[in-house]
Amino acid sequence: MIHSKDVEVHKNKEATTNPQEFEKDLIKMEGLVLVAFVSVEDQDTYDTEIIAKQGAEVIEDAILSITSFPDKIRQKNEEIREYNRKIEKEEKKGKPRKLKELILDRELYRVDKVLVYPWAHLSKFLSSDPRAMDVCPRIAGLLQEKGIESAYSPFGWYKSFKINCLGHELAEMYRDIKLYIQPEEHLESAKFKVITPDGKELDIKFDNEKNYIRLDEIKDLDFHLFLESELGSRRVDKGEEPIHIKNMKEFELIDFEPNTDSGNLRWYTKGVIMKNLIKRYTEDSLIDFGAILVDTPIMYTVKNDKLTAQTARFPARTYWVESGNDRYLLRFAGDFLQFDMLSNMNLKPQYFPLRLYEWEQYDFRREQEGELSGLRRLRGFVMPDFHTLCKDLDSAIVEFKNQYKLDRKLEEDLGIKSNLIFRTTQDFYEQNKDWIIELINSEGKPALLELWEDRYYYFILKFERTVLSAQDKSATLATIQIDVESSLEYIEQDGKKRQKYNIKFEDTDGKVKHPVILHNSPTGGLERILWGLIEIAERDIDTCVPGFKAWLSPVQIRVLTISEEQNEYGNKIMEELNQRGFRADLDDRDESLGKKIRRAEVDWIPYTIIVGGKEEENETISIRKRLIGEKFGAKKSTSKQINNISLEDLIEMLNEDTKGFPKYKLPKPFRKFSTKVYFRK
RNA sequence: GCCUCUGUAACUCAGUUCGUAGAGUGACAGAUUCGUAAUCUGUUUGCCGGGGGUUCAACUCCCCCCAGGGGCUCCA
Repeated sequence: MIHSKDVEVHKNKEATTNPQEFEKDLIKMEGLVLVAFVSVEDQDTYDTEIIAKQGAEVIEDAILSITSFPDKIRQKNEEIREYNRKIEKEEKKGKPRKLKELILDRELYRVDKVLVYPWAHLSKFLSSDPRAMDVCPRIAGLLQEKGIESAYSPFGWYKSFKINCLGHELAEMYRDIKLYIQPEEHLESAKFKVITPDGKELDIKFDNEKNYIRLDEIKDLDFHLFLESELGSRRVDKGEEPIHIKNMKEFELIDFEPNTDSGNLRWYTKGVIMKNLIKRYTEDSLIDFGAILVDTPIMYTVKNDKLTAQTARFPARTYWVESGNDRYLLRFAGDFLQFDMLSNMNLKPQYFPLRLYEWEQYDFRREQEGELSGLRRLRGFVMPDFHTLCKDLDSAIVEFKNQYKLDRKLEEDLGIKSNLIFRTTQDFYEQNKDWIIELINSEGKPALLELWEDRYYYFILKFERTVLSAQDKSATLATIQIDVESSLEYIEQDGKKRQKYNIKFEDTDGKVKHPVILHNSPTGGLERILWGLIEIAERDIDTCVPGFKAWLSPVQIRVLTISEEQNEYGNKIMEELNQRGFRADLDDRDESLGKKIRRAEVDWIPYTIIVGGKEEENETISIRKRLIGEKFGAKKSTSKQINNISLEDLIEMLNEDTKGFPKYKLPKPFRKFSTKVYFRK
């Protein structure tokens, strides 16, 4: 945008085969004119009405910035005077700041008129759609409606023009406007209840400051803390760093990466081991459950209207990639390409329920800076994503119940303890409360229920499993949604048809139907699983032994020698364990046993093997089995001692402990302390 | 995006009212050859996040930037 004194545009000759009809040969505007040069990009022609509205709003904002600028400077100067006064009185150190001055007379910070001028050269990603030429007239029209005198210059012509840039602080401005399809607004009319395991509904009430008032019927403090976190009750700001950040660094699992955008992390070897174990385990479980597997690209075009209808809902949170003369967006979920793929398939009735699984490495969401937090909220993350096409709502409910059990099993196996939330409409709850209560009952603890008057989202039911952190912060891991919208050809929104994916099949009765889709992130985001595991362990650190389950621990067994004389024997045992598919390392440092044991403790090693002279002589080992998740013993002991057993006995114990879970090798440099690679130390 | 706190040795952190830095851990060396949560002694290490400014003098005061945390908002 250029703020100009007077503007003149002469129409010369057609520049395109079908230029915009425009009778006048000369546009002459006198006074203080804001000239907005406009490029219409690839995605914008999805809906020229929306993009024109956004454009007009941005121009209005610009006008406001210009007109309010002298006032802003005046305010700023008051602050500076105050600051300087403090320095004079020696209340503050430093040197006085200079007052700001307006470049031009304040009368000139005014916009009388607007000229909207199509200017292709602002973008590499121009729209080739003929509708692009509607945008400038629409913007001018919208501004005119708001009482701002506006004109537009014709599209598709060679033109000569004269502008006279005023040259003040805001005389030149640039704005990038991304198409934004706003979700329909809805009133905050949700009601919250707690459902007890025996099916009693307790209404949640709030005080004047919107804080949740604790229910007398609930005795469990952790459940209150969960409700307080979920319901946004104001808590005392502890201002503490989340505990898992220390762990993720000290264990050398994951770390911040300063050489990229915030929220995109670096994984170290042990973190990669855990990542791959969780990946393999989830994948195995999903295959057993009946899923098929796909992998879809992480970036895609914005020129597909069907995708744009969904992706343009979060333009501010999208990463853009440019390549050649095109731009692409980095996916923030896998749904789009999966659904597009499903819409192109010849779906047959016998396929249902059709279960499709993708390990999304990575998804990208450009969250606002203040929202990022350790492993809990990231900009680049890994998410297992599972979608199921069901013939109809009834079969979707049957499938939901099965997947509910699946998710619960996965969490148990990982070692996650969670709280439950069901979010749905009042009607849906009334018609389905029996089985929902049955599920809550099977957990033996209460659940939070949110009820809406109408359905505002694509799902009619959203189920979440949330974890409470050491600092009483609740976050969702697994979630299942019943989506009754995405498979349709289109929906009505604000009186407009909005495209959906049009996923359909011809049923045995000959009718074309759209399936109901379950969205399920069976474990939740991978980083968040690690967040949960560490936070859960740290939450109970005063009463319970912290640790990861044996199958998931980066190092499952540590061999300790009492003196260097046993290093050879210890090494043999360590090698044997690795060959048998377990992750074992050897602490062969010349240190006291006490020190080695302490190290194994702080490393949360599930099995610590001790070999001394006695063991070597008898060809046996002694074991400290860490009682992960159990209450501390006497004198805060963390383990159970098993003396003088054979290596085969240990392997049997390990097989029992990790039965049904995937195996993953420990890279060789990590197997001996004397040659161990550290990333941070 | 807004508000706010933090950044000091490889790691964790201390550093008063400006006067060019200290502890523990680690690493290294020596002693010890050890039986279930830290053996003893010694040595080692610094662009005090980066840039600019104020000052005779800046880790310390001011401004900008970078990175991390917390809060608001947000959470497909």
